[in-house]
Amino acid sequence: MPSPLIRKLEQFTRLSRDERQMLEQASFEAVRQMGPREDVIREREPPQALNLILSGWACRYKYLEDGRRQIISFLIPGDLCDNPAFVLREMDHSIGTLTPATVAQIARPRIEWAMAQYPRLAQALWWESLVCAAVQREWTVSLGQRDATERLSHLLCEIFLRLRGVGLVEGDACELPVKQAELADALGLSTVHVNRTLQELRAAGLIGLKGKILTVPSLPALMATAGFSPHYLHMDREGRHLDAAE
Amino acid sequence: MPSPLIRKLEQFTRLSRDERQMLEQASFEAVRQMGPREDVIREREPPQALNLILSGWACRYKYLEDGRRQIISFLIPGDLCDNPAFVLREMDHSIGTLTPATVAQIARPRIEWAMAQYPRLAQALWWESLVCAAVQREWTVSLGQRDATERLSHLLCEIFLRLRGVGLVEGDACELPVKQAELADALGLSTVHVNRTLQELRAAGLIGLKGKILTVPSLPALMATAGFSPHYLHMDREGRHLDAAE
DNA sequence: CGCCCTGTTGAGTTTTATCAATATTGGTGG
DNA sequence: CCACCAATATTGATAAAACTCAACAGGGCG
Repeated sequence: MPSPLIRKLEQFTRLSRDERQMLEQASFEAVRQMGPREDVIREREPPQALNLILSGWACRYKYLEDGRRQIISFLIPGDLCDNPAFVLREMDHSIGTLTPATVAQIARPRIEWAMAQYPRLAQALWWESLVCAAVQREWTVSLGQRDATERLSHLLCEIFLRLRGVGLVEGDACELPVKQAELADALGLSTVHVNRTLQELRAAGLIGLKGKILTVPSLPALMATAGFSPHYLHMDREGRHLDAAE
Repeated sequence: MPSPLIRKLEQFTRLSRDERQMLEQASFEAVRQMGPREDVIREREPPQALNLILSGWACRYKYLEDGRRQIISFLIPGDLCDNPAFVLREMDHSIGTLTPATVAQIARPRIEWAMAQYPRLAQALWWESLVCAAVQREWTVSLGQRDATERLSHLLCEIFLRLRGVGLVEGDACELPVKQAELADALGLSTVHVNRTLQELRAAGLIGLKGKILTVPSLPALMATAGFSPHYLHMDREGRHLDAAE
């Protein structure tokens, strides 16, 4: 199976064989096998290589002095961890795994070379960082305006679509290997409240959640209760005018 | 006085005379004078040129179906509006002025040319978009974890520092030409609660607010109550190794 | 078998929102 | 310069959403 990064970038534009091959190769050179709850990189450290999630889940997060934690975003296969890497000298947040994960480290010069060599690829990577920013803005909207039910269902819609984008949805089901406490830290809610809100969504038949498997019988219905509008994900091949011929 | 964009970028790296001149010129070619509460660009529109705030305040925002509004970020002089411009085909949020403002429109080819011509400038612009993303992450933390008092004082710290970065702070005072309702939309609080929280900060001697002038008698004190740590703003010249010689 | 981690439930509390009324302010025209 | 108006800020009272605390259940694993 292809690197999930390729699947992801091809939501923007079709890559050439060379570009795909280049990414494949980069994804296999320096792979870290990580356990759950390990840090990929920590706040205040200088970013070294570019980290790419190949399998498993991770998250960006930040602790406050007194131990409160906010999960800033979820990282799933195909996601790049530290686009800041090239310009900023130190991380302003940490990245940690949530599950066992395999993480590829792509050396800096390699990326620089690839971006110079393949302009289409450079555009695609730029797209990915802009989408990442768009997702962050949407989280701002959720945390600022949406109530617990909307917030949770909105997050589930987003996750479902993002997983589908890299081929990790089967039928109406996907993995959701995340504890309620972690959802709570992402949503700015207490675990108790997340628990009750999940039950509410289940009772309404909007989701199923058994083991670590999330099922969404009707995505439109879930999107409706979330007030979810997918266009911030920019998944509709906005770079199709750049498509490779092959 | 120099374009605020130059001041801003020089928090990252010192630009050459050519680069500065280029930016100055670009800032003066197509200038829009806008009134308060006008849209610079609207959600779902294709971004055309790159908009740069020369004076006045604006914000990114998004409405939900039922009229709730979240202000996603504040834009002050020196801020670029639509870094997405180059790659994304449509805006996923709107940008509107809060006060009368002058906005420069920089044509796309011009930017592309400048970034190819001046690598240092390209790095600086990249830095600015990464800082923008870092600020968005910090808003996520605020909205998710901080209570009303922390949230408000954190925002005021951020605004104060950003304004200082472009030379818009005099002594311990700066302009804050923003209505309480707008603060509320940014902080995810009701206007009533913003009002009471402001009073609390005033009563504690942490801020003064008269007319549209904010005074911060002791920035460290305000930062302490906010739990504010400035390093996410990356203002400490992280690109100094790129400094122009002149 | 027992333990720890995660999820679930109930009760009471806190924060923040809502509603409605009143005060203040800045701007405008006379 | 004053009177008036609309927009903004302030206040009080009540309600809702979400939190905290504490206890208990279930499941996986040594």
